Amino acid sequence: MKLSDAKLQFVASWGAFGTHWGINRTMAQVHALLMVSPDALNQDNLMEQLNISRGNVNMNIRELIDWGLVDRVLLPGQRKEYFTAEKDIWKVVRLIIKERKKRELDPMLKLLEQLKEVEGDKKDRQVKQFVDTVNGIKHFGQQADKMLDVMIKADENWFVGSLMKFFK
Amino acid sequence: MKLSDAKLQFVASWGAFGTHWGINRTMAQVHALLMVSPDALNQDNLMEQLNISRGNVNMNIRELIDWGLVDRVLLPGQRKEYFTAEKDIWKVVRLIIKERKKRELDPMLKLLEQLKEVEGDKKDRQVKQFVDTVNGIKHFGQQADKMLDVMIKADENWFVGSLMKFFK
DNA sequence: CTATACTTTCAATAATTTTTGAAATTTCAG
DNA sequence: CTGAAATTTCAAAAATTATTGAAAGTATAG
Repeated sequence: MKLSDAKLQFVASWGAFGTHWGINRTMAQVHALLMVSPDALNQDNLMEQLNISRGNVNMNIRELIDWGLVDRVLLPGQRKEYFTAEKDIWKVVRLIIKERKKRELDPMLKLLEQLKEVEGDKKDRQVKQFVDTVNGIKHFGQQADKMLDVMIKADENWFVGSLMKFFK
Repeated sequence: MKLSDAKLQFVASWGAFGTHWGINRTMAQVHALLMVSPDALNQDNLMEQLNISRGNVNMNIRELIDWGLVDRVLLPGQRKEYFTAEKDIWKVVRLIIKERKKRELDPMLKLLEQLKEVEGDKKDRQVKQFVDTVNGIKHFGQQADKMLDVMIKADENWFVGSLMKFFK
């Protein structure tokens, strides 16, 4: 397979993959393209290679920068802005975990904390099932929260070494 | 907070949460409602409580059954079909991991396996970056794959006990 | 300065996804 | 069987989400 075709396939698949993870297809494609590009790219490069508009590139690049996945780079003697993506997959994963934990898990735990205070007779089947379900999810969420915190802080060697050995 | 309000909030939040995970909002809401209901519900119950059409209920219930998250229940002497959700959150998580691994991770690893066969001089910056990125992702993906397999097979005590102790 | 290259914004439009509801199909009690 | 009850299907409509592109804004070379 030729490099150009391989890139195309990679970008397309990463985009499709992204949609299953609450990430917009184009954002994932921009990210994919930058990950396999050794050199920084500018907005025009991205517009051309992905066939998308300037506004679209701009919006998605901004979002990727917010996530910490892409950096703005100023090349000396160049007026244009260039962009590079973090290439170390383990760092990428940690950035994503960190951001999603903040945006999704933390607010969910906060809500569950409130919901378990529901009024009513704990003997009532309805009340009991609600409280049990909420507590079960909260308990699991708190465990996951701790685990993710450790992962966010850990470096790759620790992860591949200790954790992966743990999982045989 | 009253039970009815708490349920409403839980269902709404679980629905919003679902959208970040590639799950359709209504499907997540149906699941949420069944998780906090001690008794099995029928299509009419769900239509009424979630204010959605019969077709919508039917479609989303079918999807939840596909995922293994909801079971059809036939109550004796009742013509209607009733539905219950798995209540054990750890089982729920394992079912979701299993299904998403099959639908997303496995196909992605298969693709990466092909893509690393890209032709071209490994000294070429472009080729090198592509191969390195693809291999990095593949390596990580394979580790994650193993880890998830262990989790899918593990029971709750193992998870909370060993793994969680591991993460302090 | 100021002309120009470049970036950002955002209302309008397009594309995609979800929902509806009525018709078709299936199921089963009598 | 028959007919009423229940479920399923799916084309059309609605809702949501993504994309465009031109105008406005910003920065810098000369």
